[in-house]
Amino acid sequence: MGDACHHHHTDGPPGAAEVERALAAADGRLTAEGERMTAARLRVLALLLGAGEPVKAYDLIARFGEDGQPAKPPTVYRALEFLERKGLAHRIASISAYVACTSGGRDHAAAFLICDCCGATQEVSSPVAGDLGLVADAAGYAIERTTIEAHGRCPACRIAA
Amino acid sequence: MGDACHHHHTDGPPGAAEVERALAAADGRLTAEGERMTAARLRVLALLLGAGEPVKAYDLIARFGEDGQPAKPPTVYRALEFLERKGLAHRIASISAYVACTSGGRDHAAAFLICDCCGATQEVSSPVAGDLGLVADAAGYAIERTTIEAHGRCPACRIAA
DNA sequence: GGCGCAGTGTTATGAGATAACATCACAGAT
DNA sequence: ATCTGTGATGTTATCTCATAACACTGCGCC
Repeated sequence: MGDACHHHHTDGPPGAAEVERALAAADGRLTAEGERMTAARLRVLALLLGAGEPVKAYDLIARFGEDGQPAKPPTVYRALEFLERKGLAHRIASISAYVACTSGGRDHAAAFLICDCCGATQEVSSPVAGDLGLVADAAGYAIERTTIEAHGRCPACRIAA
Repeated sequence: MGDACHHHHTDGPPGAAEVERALAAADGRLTAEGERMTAARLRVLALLLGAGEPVKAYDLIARFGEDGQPAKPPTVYRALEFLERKGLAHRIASISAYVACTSGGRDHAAAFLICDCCGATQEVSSPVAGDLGLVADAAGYAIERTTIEAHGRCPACRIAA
């Protein structure tokens, strides 16, 4: 992802140090909660954090081995399921891709602004879920999870192109 | 879809007469707009309308022929793309399924309440898109389309179960 | 009647995700 | 220390979802 346009973008992926910090934080928190932050889970989270934008599952599979060896699909899908369950990652259904959570972790409803031009994706704390909840209540539905994704162009891609 | 639970639901799929009326209306409108409402497109729309709930693409493919002959995938995917472009159908990304539009047609942003128990799906006029638009504006994003889907339990499935 | 375009038919393949089952690692009980 | 259950992983195979590519057709238009 992130190669559809060729103009300049300022904000690249996070540096290695940031990724390390986030990994350590996630590891610490989950271990404290009694969860097992295994090698595969850490590796997938590291790949997501390092990318800083949505990544396709099969890209994760391809990049999984430090040495270039791909993983088997279930290895990565299981890790993704775990990370999503723990609020550390999200699936973006409209593009079948996965992204590290940037809103602190924990289980939560999220919404995304996705640039169709460069792939940049911003997680916004779901202001929307509130409204949607009201509509759902009125219709008698009991909502358990939401998928809220807006596609368009990020500031950089609006100016360029 | 729609067979996960076994308790009673009152609202079944629309009757044949309703489907016929909706088909005729869609045909008339698109023809008036200079579009070609071909046999394949009508057939797919008829299947969606008849189901009254989200249908998987390969279910449409399987049911395509009146005589039980399946269609080739591109036939159905092309029809779906056209119907979606014209606002007559929507793709539900979170479950990879398609549903006839129940809000009058035309191009529009939609939101959905989806029952994970029985598959019932309700299209609600997007109240949410407004909010999301505000957030997007603040972030500098120019939004072109949205995916808003809420999963949970419909009134009937809340009571039963 | 020849051009161009939108739509279709057909074959093949690419991309996304999971089922099923064997094995392994570890915490807690005895 | 060892047994034992549970959660995690390895591995193979398969299933579902979607599209690329190319030939052909019908039709309006000049």
